[in-house]
Amino acid sequence: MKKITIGEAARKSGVKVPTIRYYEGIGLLREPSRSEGNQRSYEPSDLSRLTFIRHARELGFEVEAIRALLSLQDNPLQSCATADAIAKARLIEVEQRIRSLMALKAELEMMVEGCGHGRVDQCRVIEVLADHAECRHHGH
Amino acid sequence: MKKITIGEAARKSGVKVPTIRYYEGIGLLREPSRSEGNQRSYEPSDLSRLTFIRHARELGFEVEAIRALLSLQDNPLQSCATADAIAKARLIEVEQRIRSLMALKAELEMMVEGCGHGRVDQCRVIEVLADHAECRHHGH
DNA sequence: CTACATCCTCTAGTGACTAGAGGTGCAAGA
DNA sequence: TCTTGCACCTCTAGTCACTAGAGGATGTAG
Repeated sequence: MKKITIGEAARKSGVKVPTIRYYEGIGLLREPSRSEGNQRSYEPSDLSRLTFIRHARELGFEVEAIRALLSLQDNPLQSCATADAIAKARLIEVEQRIRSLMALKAELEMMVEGCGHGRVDQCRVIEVLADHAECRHHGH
Repeated sequence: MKKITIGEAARKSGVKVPTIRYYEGIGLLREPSRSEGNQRSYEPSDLSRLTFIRHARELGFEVEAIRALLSLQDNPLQSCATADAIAKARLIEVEQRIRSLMALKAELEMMVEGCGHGRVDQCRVIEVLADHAECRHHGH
């Protein structure tokens, strides 16, 4: 039960100090107890919650999704169907994003390949941007 | 040389009306002439500039990059090395983003597969988020 | 002439932080 | 004991690229 400062919590969780305070402000993290000098003092359980949040953010979950996942974690006896649904929705988003980025990559590659490093009026980069009809990928 | 209203410009370019005004505000688009009743009145050249901007935004270029690309388009005799560099930088960004999304997708798939739809305390989704060591993909 | 869509300006809100100002707490070295 | 200096505190405002809404003016079809 040894308490740690916000700076130490930041170092151990990988979440920056102002971000920790921000998470407290929006209610993702409980208000920690304070030292005599009014400084935040965290417990190990806060640390694992912060790590949970950081990991979920890295996976691209929005704060509201994380709020839902955390409330599930806080009530471990209920069904995990909600957690599953949140993760599945995120998976679909990621798959769509990958598809559109692949199309985009192809288009950018064409632009870059077509550029003969001459003058702008012969540049394929500018040309493709100016006239969408030049673009072979119409997925966007 | 027939003038069009902002609504028509929005319909033809695919850029929403408030967004057109926003682009004018940040200087991506010149201030158009006005009707007697103070309404914006656009020319075909504004329309192609808007299309250029929309296409570049769809390709994920930031406004500052678009500003640079537009200034190149306005001076077609200069070298297109800058345009090439901007497009290449964007291509590298996109490739990185795709790589990290692929890792993420794999991790989400594992989470979803591992979920036996039981109770939260046996749920792999929650477990993986809580303990990063559970995660087989450490690229993030 | 009257609806009604479209236009105008302006301010404020979005998400998820980040930066900075202006001040206090705390631990270590001289 | 003093002081240096880092870490901490609160609060406000800024980021990006828009989007929403208030409150009012203009333009057009019937």
